[in-house]
Amino acid sequence: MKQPKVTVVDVARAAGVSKSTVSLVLQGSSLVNEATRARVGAVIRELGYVYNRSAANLRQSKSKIVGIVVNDLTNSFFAELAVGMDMVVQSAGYIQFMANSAENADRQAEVIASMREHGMAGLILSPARGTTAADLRPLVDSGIPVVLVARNVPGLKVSSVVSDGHAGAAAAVQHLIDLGHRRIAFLGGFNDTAVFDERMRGYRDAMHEAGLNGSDELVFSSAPSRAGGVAAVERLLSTADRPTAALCFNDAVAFGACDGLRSARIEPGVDFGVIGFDDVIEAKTAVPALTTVSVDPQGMGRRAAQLLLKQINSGDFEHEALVASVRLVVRESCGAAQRMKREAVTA
Amino acid sequence: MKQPKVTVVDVARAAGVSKSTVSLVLQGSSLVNEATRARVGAVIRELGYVYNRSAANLRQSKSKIVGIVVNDLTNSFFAELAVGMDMVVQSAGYIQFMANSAENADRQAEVIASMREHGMAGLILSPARGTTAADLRPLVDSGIPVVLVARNVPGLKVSSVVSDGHAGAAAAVQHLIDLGHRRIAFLGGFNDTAVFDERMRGYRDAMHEAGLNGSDELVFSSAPSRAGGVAAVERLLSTADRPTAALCFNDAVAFGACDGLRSARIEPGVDFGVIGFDDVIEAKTAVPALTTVSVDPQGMGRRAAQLLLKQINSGDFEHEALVASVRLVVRESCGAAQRMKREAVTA
DNA sequence: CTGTTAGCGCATTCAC
DNA sequence: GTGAATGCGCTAACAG
Repeated sequence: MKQPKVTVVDVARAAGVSKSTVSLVLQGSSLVNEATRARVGAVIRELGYVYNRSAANLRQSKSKIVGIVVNDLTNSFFAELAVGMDMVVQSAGYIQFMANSAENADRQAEVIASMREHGMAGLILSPARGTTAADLRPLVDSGIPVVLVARNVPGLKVSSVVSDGHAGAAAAVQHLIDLGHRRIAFLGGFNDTAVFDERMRGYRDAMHEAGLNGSDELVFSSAPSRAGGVAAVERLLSTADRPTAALCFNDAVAFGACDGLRSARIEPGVDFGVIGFDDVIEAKTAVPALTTVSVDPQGMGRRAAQLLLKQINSGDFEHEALVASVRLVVRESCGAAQRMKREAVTA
Repeated sequence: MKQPKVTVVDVARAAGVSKSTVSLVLQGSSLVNEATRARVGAVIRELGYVYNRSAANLRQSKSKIVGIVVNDLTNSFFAELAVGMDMVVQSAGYIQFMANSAENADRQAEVIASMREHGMAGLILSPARGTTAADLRPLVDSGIPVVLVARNVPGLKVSSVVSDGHAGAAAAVQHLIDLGHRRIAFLGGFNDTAVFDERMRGYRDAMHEAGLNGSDELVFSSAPSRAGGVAAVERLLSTADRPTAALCFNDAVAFGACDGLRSARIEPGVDFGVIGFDDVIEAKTAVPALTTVSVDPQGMGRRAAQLLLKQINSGDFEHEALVASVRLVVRESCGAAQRMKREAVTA
């Protein structure tokens, strides 16, 4: 079963030419006679020759391999991101080492090191929580292009593609104001990340601009999870001057908030405005309960990959910071529960 | 910025030893003096030397690279699968080329070819729809171990890990029977796939065993999508002797069925039993509306990866067909809508 | 247009 | 214990 691997020499001998001629046809060079080209091609197919790209890479000391490391592939947002990258990487004739860091910075460091040893030409990284500039410094200093996506690493001068949290938060707040809300809270997330800061500033700025109060008493931080959302909304509900709407750090928090509201017999979207950033849960999972601030993750992935390939091919290391625009997705709200509520009221 | 790449020779020279000595310390050989080992280690760190694994692989004509090709990474099921594989591959000191075929057999062929040229040691494939045995034959004939996962390719003798659709369908039917249903339909899916056949047979066998009718009039096939589910359930509702429950080909169909039922003022899970296979939509997306037949996708991925690594390391090509067991997940059904309905009734 | 020669970075004999 | 030589499969100069 195990075929003795056939090399260029074998092909050359079988075709009655020399190695370099074979090499030339392999590269589609026009410096070779049409007849010989055809003969060599035939022999290649016949012998089942497979090109050894590692050897070629070694010789040329360059590769068409890129690394893609994602913090959490089980999160649909990042999976979509990866798929976007995959598309452009593949179309460009590159191939990717792809790995999941599972939010573990140590693991992330390991796979990046491994990819480097394998000769990757560039890296797209959606960094695990806790990634520091120092972690990446040796890599970027070695001259390998790196593009950060979705999250930034403070203090590291490399290109990045992130979504516009500030504008998104501001748009969300404006939407709630347009709906008539005046007392609007910010729910969930920890204030130790750049992402949180940015969204928070968007919230504050929009509140301020509308002449509304956006002070700390309206900020209920928590774990950026469903459970965190429940906890945060419970604290919110127990305050004196209760808000009538909330912008949630992400959709997981928003779902938690909805859970908490329902437990308190408050119907989210009807009795209380809820908007979440669309980070965690796939749009297509059809939970039409929420208005969300969304970015196109595949598009973001594609842009990141294009940026990396550009840098690889140009050897140019200008740091571009791309900002992916976001949009407010107002869904037919709350589905069955809300319909039934309305019917009950009108009946 | 671009460091002139440092090789073993540079290290050797700087440390005042020869290449082979450096090579030995890199492999952790005990044949080398403790003092020299330390000195070499220091120089390596100092010079920022990175091991060139491609060159080593070329020399030894073997690699610790595996290929992972998945039909649809945007589908959480397959993303989880990939994450499971990633875990064991990484832990074993391997690294993976990972690509998304997007259900496109041509693209799949391309990436597999590319991975082969890059010298992968084995392949885990969740095949795109329409993959034929002929597509994979050259690869398996070349002696590279291949493990199929989630879907099988008829006529190809390689190892595989698939979930137990027959047992799952039977368990689902039994559950519905226990709930008191007697007229149970099978909804969605096209009968041109092995997966459909298997689930269908599980359904039929269980119905038969219970002395119930499982004939063709109870089978409403459709696209395995949410829209397909709506269409199928509408046909179901227009039949004379209307079923009281349905087993759906997958969860997308099941959600569609729920949509259709609600449009007809029938509350799924309350007035009509619905069970779906858990193929498409992530459990954690928190749509607690359905009872589903589920498999642990990460576990499946891990087993597939373990199987592949075993074959790579043993050179053993016995074809193992692993069947991942499934379980019935009965969720607190239908959430808010259902609660409100109950309250309305009791009020 | 085609053949010859010489490495890419490393691991593996074999002498020393 | 360590060093010199050889080749993995391929490409890049040159010759012819």
